Amino acid sequence: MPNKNYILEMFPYPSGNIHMGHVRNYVIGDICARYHKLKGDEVLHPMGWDAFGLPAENAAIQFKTHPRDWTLSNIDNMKSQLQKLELDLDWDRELATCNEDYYRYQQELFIDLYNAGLAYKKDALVNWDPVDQTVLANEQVIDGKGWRTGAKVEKKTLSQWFFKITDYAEELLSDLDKLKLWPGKVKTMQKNWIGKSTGAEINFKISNKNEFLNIFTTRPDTIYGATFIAVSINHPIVAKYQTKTEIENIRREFEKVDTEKEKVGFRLNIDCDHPIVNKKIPVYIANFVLDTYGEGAIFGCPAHDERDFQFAKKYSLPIIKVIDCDDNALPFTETGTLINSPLLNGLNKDDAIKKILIFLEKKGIGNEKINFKIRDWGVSRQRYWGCPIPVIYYEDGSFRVLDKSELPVLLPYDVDLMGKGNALLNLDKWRKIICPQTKKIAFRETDTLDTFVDSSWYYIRFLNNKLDKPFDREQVNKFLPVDKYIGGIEHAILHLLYSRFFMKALRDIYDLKVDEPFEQLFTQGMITHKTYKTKNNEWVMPKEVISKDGNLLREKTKEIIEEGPSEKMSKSKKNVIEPDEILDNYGIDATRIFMISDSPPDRELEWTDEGIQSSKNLVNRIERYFSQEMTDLKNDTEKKVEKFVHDIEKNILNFSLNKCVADIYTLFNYLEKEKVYLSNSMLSNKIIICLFPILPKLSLSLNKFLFKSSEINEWPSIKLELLIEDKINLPIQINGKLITTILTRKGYEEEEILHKVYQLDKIKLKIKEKKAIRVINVQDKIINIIIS
RNA sequence: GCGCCAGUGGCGGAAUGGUAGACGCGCUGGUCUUAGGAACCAGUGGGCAACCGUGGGGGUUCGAGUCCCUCCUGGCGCACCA
Repeated sequence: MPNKNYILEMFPYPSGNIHMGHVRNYVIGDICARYHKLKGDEVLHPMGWDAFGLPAENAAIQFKTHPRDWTLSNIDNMKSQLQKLELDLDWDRELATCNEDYYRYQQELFIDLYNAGLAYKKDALVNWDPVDQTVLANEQVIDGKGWRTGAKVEKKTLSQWFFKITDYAEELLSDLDKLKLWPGKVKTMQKNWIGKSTGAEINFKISNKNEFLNIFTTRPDTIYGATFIAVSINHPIVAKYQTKTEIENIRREFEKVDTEKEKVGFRLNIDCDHPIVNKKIPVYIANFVLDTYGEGAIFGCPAHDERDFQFAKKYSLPIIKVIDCDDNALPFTETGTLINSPLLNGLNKDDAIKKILIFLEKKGIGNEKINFKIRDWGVSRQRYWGCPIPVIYYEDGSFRVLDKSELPVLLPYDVDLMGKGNALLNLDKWRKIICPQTKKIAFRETDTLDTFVDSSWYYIRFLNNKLDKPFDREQVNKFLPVDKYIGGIEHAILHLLYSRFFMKALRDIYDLKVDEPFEQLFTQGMITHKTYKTKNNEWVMPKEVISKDGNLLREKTKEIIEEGPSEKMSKSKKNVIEPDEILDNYGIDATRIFMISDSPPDRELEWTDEGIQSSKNLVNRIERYFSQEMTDLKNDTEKKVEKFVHDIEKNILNFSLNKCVADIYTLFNYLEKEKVYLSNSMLSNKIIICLFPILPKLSLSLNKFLFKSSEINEWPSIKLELLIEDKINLPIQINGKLITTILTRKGYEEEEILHKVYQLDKIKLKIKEKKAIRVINVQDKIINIIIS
């Protein structure tokens, strides 16, 4: 039975054209896939389209086309561009997430998630992107801005659908350890995002009321130092004790200050009882308390927290030191011995936490708590071009999740996209229905699913894209996880975390045997190019720039051009190279070589004209080499070829593809220098097979020319015995410094070789009248003579 | 601020603790050519040399680009996470 090997590159959004970043991504995957096929593996290497999403709606408005037409024609175009690259893809497995035969099964999965309690609806304070007019998940907000639009995100309370990713927080975190073949960097980012911390929940009683205010803390040991409580402006308690107008006023005040620099607060007219000491402590609304973390409320211990200290200073609140330290060291945030804490005096942090937890639990006002930063995944989007959520609402406000038999809920084609907001909301003829079960008037859910839902399971659908259910259990167990998943690091959290959640959720719903979707993750580096600007700060395309008398000029206008640093290719900076033009000018093989040659695949690659040209030269050179008449072999020719096979294989497996290129140069440098021409020999056959994953077109044509065959044979096995060198250049050091080398056979006798070494002029000169006091012989590696 | 990664010729980059700079680009000189984004040959870390060289300083070791400590610089991530 052959090994299964699922090799997958992140599928593209059909924006209209393939760019160089895609080319690099897919060439890397293609080399792996071709290699593994030659090794006899059962290789899965599919491709599809992440086809829902906002750009289609924006384009619809801009170009007066329909999102569906725009998307499908982009797919057409990009597919033909990919085919021009002649990638070894299973096009039979192609899918596009915007097609009914994909999203209807996603609707089934939604129902499954709902029935499993993993999808729910609630009113929530959510992130609103005012430009795209839709809600965003927490993961899609970067520095308070929308990840696509860069617009400042607003907070809104809306009724929204959520996926309960928090149910899997612990497993998503602990399973990161199983992902041995993921970059550590990505794992760290996910770890930080999940944000597990262990501490305590403490219930503070509101003075003179039968109400409690819960806070989360990782430092319950400092409870005696608590001198105030602070809550977020969005905390429910605030709405209870302040009027709406007051809250809005406070919100405006908060917006005026930079929270990082200034802590401000407003006194809420309630106090809390300290849980241990008989005293009241004031409650504030503070700008620095996050509503999205813990309980949205904290106790302030100014002596031992930087922020609380600033706050206490500003509002003249007491500062009680409870950890032994110098008064000048306040706020002292490290650990130490507890003081001023009757129950805990003399204890260290860990013991104090243990003891206080027991105390709180006994009194029933607190307990140990593990808190996660990650929140549930908000999946509702107020947009047309996405997967409809299979839910209907009745006039009384209740809702019903549809049965699978009622699917699909098709996205209607005839919509008016020119209006503001979600086009589905205004489409009564689609929205309003008679519920087939209750015969009551009902309205369809008009929100669609976040497109990250689409990409959370597409790698499963590839296993059988024509099946009349989402997937087949046996196939999933057989072919998953994806063995090598290749894509950009920008999805470190978003797509990769959501997919991991989906895999686990589906595992539990369907009793699958797969815990993680992606066994190995490889993140390829981006492609950069020098940037060019006129004196008027106008960006200029590289191909418009010519060099003349040491100056750079814009060819048409003769304006002086300034060269800027190499940056990620982007349309806005015009430093873009079009794959189509490169393929036309240099061909597929040269393009592939350049994609892997100048730097390791996980690092940046700078596009240069010299780079692509020398790649082309290499392809021509190999072709020229094989057109020569056969000559006799040299002694070591077979050995060199074996080494080539061995090195190429090792370097493909490690993703050290830049070294594969070096291996090719090394081999042909040797062959040409020694004037050994192999023509249609067995050795040529081996070489051509090894070139095939990297240079498929050339290899096929050489194979046809030399061997009259259109089949590339299987990957050659290596004759290990040929790789062993029997003679070596043994380095000779004196006091650890290299003096000379001596050619000798392996397995030499130490005495015999030393005798020879001492005869060498260079060694004699160094030793002179001095004495060798020690000789270190690392057999077959090095000899180091220590002299006094 | 915290965390991670990296710093090697003019440039991109190679080096299980054992000959630093593989391989490529660029450059220099030459050959061939009507011509060349071609091809071929020779050279290319610095220094006249002894020698010196992997961001700086220290350490471990017979031996350090590689391991440890420390500082500097750059990149990335996180960032009031209580």
